[in-house]
Amino acid sequence: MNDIRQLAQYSPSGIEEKWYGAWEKAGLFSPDESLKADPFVITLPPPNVTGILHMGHCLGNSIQDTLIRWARMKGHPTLWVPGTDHASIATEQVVSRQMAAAGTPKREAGREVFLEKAWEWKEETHGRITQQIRRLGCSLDWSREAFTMDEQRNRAVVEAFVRLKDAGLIYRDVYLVNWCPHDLTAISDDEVEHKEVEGHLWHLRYPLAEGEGHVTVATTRPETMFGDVAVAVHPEDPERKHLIGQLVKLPLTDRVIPIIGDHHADPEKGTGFVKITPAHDPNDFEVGRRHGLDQVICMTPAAVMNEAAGQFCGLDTAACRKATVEAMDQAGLLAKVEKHMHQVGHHDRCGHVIEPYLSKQWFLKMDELAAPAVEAVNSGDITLFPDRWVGVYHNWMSNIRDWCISRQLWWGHRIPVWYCQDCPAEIAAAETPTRCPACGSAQLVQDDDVLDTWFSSWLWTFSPLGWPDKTPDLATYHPTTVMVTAADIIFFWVARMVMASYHFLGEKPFQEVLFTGIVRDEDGRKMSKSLGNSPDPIDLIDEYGADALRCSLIMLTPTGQDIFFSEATLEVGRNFCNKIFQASKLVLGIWDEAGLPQVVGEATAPRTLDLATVAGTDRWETAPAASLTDLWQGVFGGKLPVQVTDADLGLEDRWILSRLSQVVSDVGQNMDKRRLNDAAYDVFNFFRHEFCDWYLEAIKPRLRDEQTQGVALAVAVLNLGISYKLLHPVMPFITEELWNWLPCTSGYLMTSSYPTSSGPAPFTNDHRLFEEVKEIVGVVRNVRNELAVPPGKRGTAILRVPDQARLDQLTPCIGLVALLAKMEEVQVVVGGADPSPAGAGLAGNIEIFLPMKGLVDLDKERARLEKELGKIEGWMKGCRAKLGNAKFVDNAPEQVVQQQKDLLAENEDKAVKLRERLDALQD
RNA sequence: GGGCGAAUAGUUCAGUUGGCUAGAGCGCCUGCUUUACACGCAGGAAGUCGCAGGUUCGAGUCCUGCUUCGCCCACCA
Repeated sequence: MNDIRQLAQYSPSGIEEKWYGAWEKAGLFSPDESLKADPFVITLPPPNVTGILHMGHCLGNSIQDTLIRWARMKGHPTLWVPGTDHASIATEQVVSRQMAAAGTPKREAGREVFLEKAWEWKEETHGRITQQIRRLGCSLDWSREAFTMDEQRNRAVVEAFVRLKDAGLIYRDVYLVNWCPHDLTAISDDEVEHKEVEGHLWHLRYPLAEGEGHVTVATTRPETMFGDVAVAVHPEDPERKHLIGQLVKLPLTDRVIPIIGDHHADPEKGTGFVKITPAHDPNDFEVGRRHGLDQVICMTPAAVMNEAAGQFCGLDTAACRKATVEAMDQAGLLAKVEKHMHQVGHHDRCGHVIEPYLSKQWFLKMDELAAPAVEAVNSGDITLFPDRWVGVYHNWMSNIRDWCISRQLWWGHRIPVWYCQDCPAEIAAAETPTRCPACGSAQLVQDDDVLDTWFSSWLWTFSPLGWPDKTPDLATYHPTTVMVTAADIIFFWVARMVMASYHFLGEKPFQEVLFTGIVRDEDGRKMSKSLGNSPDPIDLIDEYGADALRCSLIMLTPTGQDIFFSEATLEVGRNFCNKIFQASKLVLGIWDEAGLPQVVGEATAPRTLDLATVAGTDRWETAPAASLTDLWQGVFGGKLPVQVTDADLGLEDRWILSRLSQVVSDVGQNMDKRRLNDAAYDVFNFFRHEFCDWYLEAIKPRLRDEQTQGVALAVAVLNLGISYKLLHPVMPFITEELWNWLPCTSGYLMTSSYPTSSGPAPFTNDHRLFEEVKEIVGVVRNVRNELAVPPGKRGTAILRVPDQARLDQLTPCIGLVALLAKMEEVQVVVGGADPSPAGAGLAGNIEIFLPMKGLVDLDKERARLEKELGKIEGWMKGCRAKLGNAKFVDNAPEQVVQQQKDLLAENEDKAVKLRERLDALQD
């Protein structure tokens, strides 16, 4: 038999691929449209097709798949749409570099050849990236996969552009844009990254045209002086305003420029005189417009000086800067040089310094689009988790500026505008026009530029569903449910998606946004492809398994907090996988040995599973066998294949069933609150520290006894089954595999019910009693360990209780205590003599003695008891002070006061007993 | 210049409406190869909750100020 149960340790190899293929083949990734509940929809933030997945993607994708699988099991028609992004600049850079390396730079090869290469590259990397996503286990509906530049998405982009153009929201203007001299394209404000750099502030003298004297301007970029068209002073500057209207000679040129008055000049800053360079500085651009000044461009798009720079023509900006300063110095016009720290914009893609550059670009008017987007978040129509991002969102929206959407690139959506060569007409059209509508000319030339990548991304909640066509998908699955993304693209993307959806569809794009943290390396740096500090997820999956990776990421990542990733954290997930496997192996092995059936009937389990409804809360107490039978049927569909009577359910059975019910309820609440880490921890702790550590240990003797094994097995299998269900969204592969091994299961776990609990947990009293057993066992173990009793030495434990009622209650538990504490015998007594010499401890009001003639080191025991007593007395002092404070007693809620009183009484009792023990040891 | 986040055990982090005798994973110490698991089990040590004030019967939690680290936004005189 090819049975993974024969493995010594869990190994995911083979299992993960097997199930992914099976799920996909069975069509489980597509929404089940027969379900009546509201659809649950996510569009995957499309990874850049040029990239590979990094840990940030793994986190985001794990969170999304967890939500998706959870919703699917809960019975929602569930759709997660995959896709990739063409990543205009990033791809263009990669392909250009490859072509240059191959000896045919892109500009030599031309647009057609370049695009051919780019598509080839895209096909290649696309396969790699989707493979990575599959390995992670993401249950995406691949039949609906989209690419931002595929035919349908291209239609969406063109349609969006044309509609906005027709609505007058898109305009073309000569404007000072952020220009990358390296990539030779305009970029948007959001793509500029400000970095603090140490530069210089050069004080330059510009001689007055008439008479003696000069004005001194300060600049960080002396090379731009060849674009100067004026010098500004503040109009009310008492020391300098008299110069307004005079002319100065622009050094190193033969030009003469005026001194003008403008508020932009700050008398307190620099020298009080500002050189005005409208073509190369955003502020100066505004000043220039106000004063109707010329715009003198002194450099080329590649940041090389042009004819305006006279003798320096042909130098790049850095060389020109040096030469200009030297020339000014020689001319005696360099007044001063200061070191100067300042913020300089860099291109976030290539790192080159951005030049403000005057060029003709397409812009999108934003303020009109922003209004409904602001309102949606204000009104709570769209919620952001964590909500601190609301402020960031509004701040950006209220300072919004027009979006420069054209890029001087080739890889992207070509701007759907044609220029008539015979008249000034501009034609924006979804279909390539053949004739100019104004003059009838056939001489039409399409705009050379492409659109910003984000111009396709901002349509991403609806373009993958078929917009602009009125498709059934669009009608059924939009608005989407949740958008999961890192907060670093809140402006680039999230905010713009909200605008696009309201503008084009008149509805929100999603109900909520879940911002993930950023995954950082151990030095705190953001993991990214460019830094090369992210491990390849495939390597990690090969070594630890996708389940382990997902489990570790989800458990260790509180909503929206950045995480420091190190490989060691993956061991948590891997070890947990093994734990689940081992516990299952134990139970299933005994099930087999017992000869119990693997399959019972053909019954199919119901699609929903509410523990409180199926088994009842009160009925558990009065008719536990019936409840257990019904719960089995609710989980597995078929009939419980073991005989069970009410009396067969032991204390540990009732306790674990109570805990199970509580955990189901806790997990549900945490999932609802999007606290995925807490939800995962709930199941983790339950499974490892309650089910394995206590329940399985407690039932081991029953499992080996043919008379009693049936019910213990049934309860254990139920716990396994429900645990797999709770764990499946986080760890899909191992749970599906083990579900398949479980007796009596049919169908896929992935599309089985998700347990909920609409009522309180049953067995309140049994739960309390078992917790007491745990405490007693803990005390015995502690005493044994601290007194270094050899493990082989079993002996007797005496539990001294205050009255007959407690004796009656605890007597049935002595077997459990003996088993779990590894004692030979456990006795319960009321009063009676001190069994000294003995090690002793307290569990509530129960005194616990381990009589050990000659074995106990009296000094050690005394020290131990004194330490314990000291702790209790210290606490009681504080507690008495609190209760002695009238204000506390008067003001605090009665419940809190009572709780303090109870605790004090309990501890006082403990202290008395500890002192008695100490006295007894004096002899 | 404006804003946000973080600061809790050696370390990475939980701690949700103030009620805490502050928890977990990893690491550390002790013991255990107990026929599911050493990727394990049992036990243990370990914290002035960044600092200073304040509100409150009560503060890790709320308020004010400060320090350190990180991030975002902002027109490069």
